[in-house]
Amino acid sequence: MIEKLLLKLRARDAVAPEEEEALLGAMGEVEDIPARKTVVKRGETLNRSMLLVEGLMCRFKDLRSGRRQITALHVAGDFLDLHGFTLKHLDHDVMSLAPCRIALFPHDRLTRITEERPHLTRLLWFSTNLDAAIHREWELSLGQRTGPSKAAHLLCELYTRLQIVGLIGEGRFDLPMNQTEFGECLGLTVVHTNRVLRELRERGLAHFRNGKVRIYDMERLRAFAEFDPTYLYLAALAR
Amino acid sequence: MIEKLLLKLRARDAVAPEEEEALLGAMGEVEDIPARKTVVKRGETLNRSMLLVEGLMCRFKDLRSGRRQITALHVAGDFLDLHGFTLKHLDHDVMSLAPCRIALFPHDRLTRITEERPHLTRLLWFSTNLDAAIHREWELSLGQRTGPSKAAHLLCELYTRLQIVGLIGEGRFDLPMNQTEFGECLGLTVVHTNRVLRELRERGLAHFRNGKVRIYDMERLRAFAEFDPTYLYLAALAR
DNA sequence: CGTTATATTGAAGTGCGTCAAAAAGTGTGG
DNA sequence: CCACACTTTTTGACGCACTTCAATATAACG
Repeated sequence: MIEKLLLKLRARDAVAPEEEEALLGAMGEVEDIPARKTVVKRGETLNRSMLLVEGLMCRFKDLRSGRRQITALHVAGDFLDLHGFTLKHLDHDVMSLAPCRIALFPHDRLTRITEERPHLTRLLWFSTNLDAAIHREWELSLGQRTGPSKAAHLLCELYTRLQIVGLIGEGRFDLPMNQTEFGECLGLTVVHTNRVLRELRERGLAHFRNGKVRIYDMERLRAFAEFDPTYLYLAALAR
Repeated sequence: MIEKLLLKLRARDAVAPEEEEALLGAMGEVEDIPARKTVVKRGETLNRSMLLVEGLMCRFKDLRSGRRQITALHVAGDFLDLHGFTLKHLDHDVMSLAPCRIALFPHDRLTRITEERPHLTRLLWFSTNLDAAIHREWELSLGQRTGPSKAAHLLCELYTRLQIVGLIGEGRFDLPMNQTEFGECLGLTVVHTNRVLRELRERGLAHFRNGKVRIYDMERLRAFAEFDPTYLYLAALAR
């Protein structure tokens, strides 16, 4: 159940067998969630955090105009709201994009980890700091990159993150969301997102449609996106 | 030296006297930094984190085109790179905007805190999670708000954050940066930033020039910006 | 095989960028 | 106290990336 979490953590630091045990011991119920279901609403009091075991989830904030910004995407092995452990409630919603499986980690058990396992605590803390690093890269994309470059960059990021947890095959991966949602990650409307994706396709870089991504030329895609995976803090920079 | 940090933390949770002592005990050297000096470069190995005691600092990332995104602003009482404690190096630069005073916290002393003081550890963890919450709000601004709305929102945020540490007087505060830098927070060029600020002025909302902000009408400014301070996680929602 | 979600295209409008220059403010040295 | 250099703010003209509105095509699904 926590294999992908361990793959993710071990791509950054050593996890001792007894820490692995402690994580397993902190895990509670497992739930299956249908696609497009909100699992946490902003402001609601939290007493557990969720690990995404399988599927794709997002976090988002919206304006009264109806415009919505997806602030984070989460793949298998990611905690969805570990930050909720110290924040106690969230400033955003958390929603599934595809059918998902999640595992719950009661906060009292996480508190015990902070009391008994300083190194594991720092690992979990690291994990929320990694989320923040990704937020910063998205700020850079949202504020400064052009449409095509943002889109290419996001595809590179997802490729790298999915590769760590073994979900990439032959330059392809599943991205079970539609172009509206993809655009909501990039701060673009669907119409423009569609045009931007067409450009990536016509340039022979990548293809995204119907929840499937096909990378045509990773080297050129990375160059085009100015993608530097340093911000993903991979200890052994696996490409 | 850590008074403003304590004001900031106590606006969110109780800090016991012995925790205050522990923080003081973890503090090392104090340094004065001139304006516009880079204090951490991306990638450099860190063995201490910095608390901003006085002044204004920013973190930023840039593209080869020269376009730069400021991903965070920091006021007195903020840690600048507490996330560097678990990340070991940063994905961005940290730079002073005005002359600043900083206090260094060696990482080995922070490690001891994680070994001996779980509640204080969670408070420090919270503090990095608060930074991430602000990143998310900036993602929303960068991706979805219009120029004038972004600018108004940032002024509201800074007003609130500065108020917590006692740096607001009579609807005015110092913001020692120029319009180029203000624009780099918003993903706008100087030229457009200037026009956006003119609009806020002409609407009778706020004025920013030469490092000084004057709020003309806070109620209307907040409404205009759709500013909801929930994301700043103030326990007792002080306005 | 119809129904609904998703992707795609066209045309027109606009917010913001770019380029260029002027105006205003700030600091320094004589 | 003024002259000069530099930084910061402001304005104008023009172009383009992205939005909006509207419609059509294509795929997914019971």
